[in-house]
Amino acid sequence: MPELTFTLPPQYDPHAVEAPLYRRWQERGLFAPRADAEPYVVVIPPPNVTGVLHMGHGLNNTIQDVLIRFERMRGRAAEWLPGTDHAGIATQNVVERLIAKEGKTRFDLGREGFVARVWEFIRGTGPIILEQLRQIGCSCDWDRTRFTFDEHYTHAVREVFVALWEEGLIYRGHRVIHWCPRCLTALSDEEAESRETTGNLYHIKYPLADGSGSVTVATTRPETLLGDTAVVVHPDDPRGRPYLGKQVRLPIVNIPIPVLADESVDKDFGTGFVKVTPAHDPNDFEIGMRHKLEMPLIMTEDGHMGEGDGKTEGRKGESQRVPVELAGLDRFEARKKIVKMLEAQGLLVKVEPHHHAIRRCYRCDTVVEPRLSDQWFVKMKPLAEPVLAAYRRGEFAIVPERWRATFENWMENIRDWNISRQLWWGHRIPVFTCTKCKHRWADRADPQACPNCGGPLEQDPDVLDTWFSSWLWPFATFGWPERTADLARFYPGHTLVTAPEILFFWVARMLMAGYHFMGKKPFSTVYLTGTARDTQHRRMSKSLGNGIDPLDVVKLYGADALRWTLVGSGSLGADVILDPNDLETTFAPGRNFANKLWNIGRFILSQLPTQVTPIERVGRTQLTLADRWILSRAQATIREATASLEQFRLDEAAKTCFAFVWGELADWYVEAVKPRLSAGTEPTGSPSAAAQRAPAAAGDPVASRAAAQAVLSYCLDVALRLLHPVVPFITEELWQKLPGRGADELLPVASWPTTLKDLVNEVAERQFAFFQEGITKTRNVRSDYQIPPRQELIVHFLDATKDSAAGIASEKDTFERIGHLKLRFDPIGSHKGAATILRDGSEIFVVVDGVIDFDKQRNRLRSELSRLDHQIQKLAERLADPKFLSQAPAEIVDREREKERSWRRQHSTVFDRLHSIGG
RNA sequence: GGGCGAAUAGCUCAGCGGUUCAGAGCGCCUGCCUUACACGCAGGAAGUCGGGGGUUCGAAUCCCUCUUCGCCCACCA
Repeated sequence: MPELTFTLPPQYDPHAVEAPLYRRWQERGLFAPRADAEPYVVVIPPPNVTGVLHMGHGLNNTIQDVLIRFERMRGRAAEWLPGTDHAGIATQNVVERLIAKEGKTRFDLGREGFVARVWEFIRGTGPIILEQLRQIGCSCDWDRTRFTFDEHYTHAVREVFVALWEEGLIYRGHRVIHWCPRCLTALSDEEAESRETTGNLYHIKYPLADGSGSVTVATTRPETLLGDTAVVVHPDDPRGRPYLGKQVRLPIVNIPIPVLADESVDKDFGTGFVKVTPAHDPNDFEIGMRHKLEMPLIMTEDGHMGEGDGKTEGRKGESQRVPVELAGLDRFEARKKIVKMLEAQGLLVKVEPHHHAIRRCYRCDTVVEPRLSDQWFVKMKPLAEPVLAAYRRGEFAIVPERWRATFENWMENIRDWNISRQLWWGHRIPVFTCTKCKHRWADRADPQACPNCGGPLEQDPDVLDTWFSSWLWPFATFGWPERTADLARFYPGHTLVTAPEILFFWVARMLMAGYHFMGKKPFSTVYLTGTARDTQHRRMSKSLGNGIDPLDVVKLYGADALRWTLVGSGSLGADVILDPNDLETTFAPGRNFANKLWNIGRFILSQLPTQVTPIERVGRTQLTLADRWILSRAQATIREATASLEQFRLDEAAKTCFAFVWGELADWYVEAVKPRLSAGTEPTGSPSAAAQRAPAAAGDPVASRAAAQAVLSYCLDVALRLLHPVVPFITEELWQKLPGRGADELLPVASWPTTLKDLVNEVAERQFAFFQEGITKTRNVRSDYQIPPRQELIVHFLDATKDSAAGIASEKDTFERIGHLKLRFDPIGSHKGAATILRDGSEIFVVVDGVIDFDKQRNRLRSELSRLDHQIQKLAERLADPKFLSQAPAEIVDREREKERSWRRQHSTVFDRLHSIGG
């Protein structure tokens, strides 16, 4: 017997397969880019070093892997660069919590000790998330793994800082910034997330200093009144006139402050009078600047009432504004207490509920405190403009395209970027100040003394925003600022796949850095994924406890099932809804498909000899209708799946392959081919039923069997290649077992299938469709009349069309086998009725009417005719219009004429068809 | 306050340049352990494509409007 000797279990077990296969791929170095081809480059959005894999990672890394595997199989030098981000605040928070358990703070350890502790910690956790990526099958180029705090990377960050400094794009800004009182650091605008909340609007009376009355101000943050240095009113507001130039007495603090006119006031909001707290509100800060007001801080850095001088250089010694009974109180406690005090003094006019946005720290969710402070900023406009222009020229694309407006709007209104963080974990800002002559500069190396006066130096204590390193990811990872071979080869890259929430944090800035420092775009397409959500459409998050651990899914159903679900569950950029309470329902489709693939593979492999004729060498005359059909379908599948992947329609590609494998190959072709497979195994002349039945249409049973085997083998091979990017493990496991597979052939580097034009066969597809419809209708009858499965039917076909007759006749054997029926062609009966049944004793007689729904067909043709009529008429009018003929370019006129001719041809074809079926 | 997206079968979603369009998977109902698969096979029920207008010979598909969800941006205290 030529059959392969191995046996496979009837259920696919991913666990036995995945890890060894992955190891084999990696040991063979398949994930490194090949040397001799055009590169295709994807850089991973580096996850936090302390992170563990969540569904968001699962989704975007699966997408990246599908793309990279697809291009790798197409022969590109596929470079998927992996790595991690040092994640300044996030990591510092994690380690601070860790040492808090030992009863210590970072100040106990000291700066150096703390940083050493963080390094120690991430040496343990850093590799975890990358290891998890391997478990879901990611084919990253692990030899080029990078970390945003690598020595070399740090060098790049410093170079960028100094370069921007030298270009005058970095400056020290004294202004109100977002301050996180828990993380004790400044935040960028993007890091302070605004969220809608219902708070209160407090109306508070400020008595006039001369005792002649009062003005009422409205505020959402009464505690800040301690820092008020003025009350302002719009100059045109008549309510303000009597008070302008007067002084009011600030409640509680009991000091006089002026009432001033300022145009920034909205007359229609609140009372028209606005309290001004320049040190704790960005808007008030602007007012303060205009009127040269004092700007006292009335909160400590950790959000308690008190005179914090914070980072305000040279602005110490403001007057005492925080009374003893409030000093040291948490800001929200202080708010309550101040409200009570005001109430007691009869100064609280009213409190009304108020919707507004408050900002919270994106890392710890603490309400951010606006705070006057000195920070380093990057001037963004000069960086943003070239990117915006390039985007409008179409140099790179963002998909889905609907992000255009959001992106452009942000880029147009870009604000300067606060890059300094009062943290210890991060790239230290390379700015040095001479304590003697106050000379301040940025330096590529660590200087020992002031170059001007030789005096002692102080380095800026702050570190850089973590995004100030990750924005260099597409080139710093390849060796920039050195001109390395990698950099020359892998920059610019191609596709960047990431979540939309970091479009501004990361993507926009990478584009800016890329254009600014490399002079070229970092990638040609930004693919923005959807968000993983639960069934209530809430974002999956640790705090909500509604997440799904991708590795749980891998354990339960395998990596392929996970990937299949993530890829297949939504179109480009759509959110992915998953049910954390029902993993079975959520991931069963993937598992089921893997199992189906396993079993179809199992069957086909069991039918194949050790050597199979390549499909190109099978004589075309040996092919039956079913063969010609499935081969043609395979070509369509190759074409469509390839096109879908090229357009980033991964779900579409997966569904196309699914329909081919399950709906066509398994459901129809394998069933159709079974008689031929068993027929060839019987010695010639055997009295067995199979042997008697087989030869009728197919000729030589041995040749027919060989042809079927060649087709099966080809189709399985194609399907496995096409599916490999989405479900890499099971496809490799099966592909390895195909006859003729060389010992060192592996699927990740196998070639992507290309269509074989001579196998495209529309006639076969049409004929087989009739065959399918005939079977289906017969099954309908059987089911409707509850005819037992094994009872044979005699089916009489009306010879309605040539195609149906030819199709069905040529697959008579198959038809009879699948349907448990006998087939006869009888030119009897009318065309009416889809199926008629006649009972005749034990024998059942079915008439299937030529497999065409004539009414539906006629309606379709009629509507097509009327559409064509309409279009032809319109076009004819146009072509008769002298204005059109004289003004339109000649080629357009020609094209329209050709169009008209083609429509007229179509019209007569349709008309004939309608006529032929009696319309 | 601006901008964007979604609303199609019980659930999760395709279809949205007007021929091929009312679909898939899951769930449900009825038969089947048919020698690859019960994680399966065959058959079936189920949707006035969110409401209302409009354009058209013809609209899930284009336009307007309303409703409901969701997201992003914004210094209205």
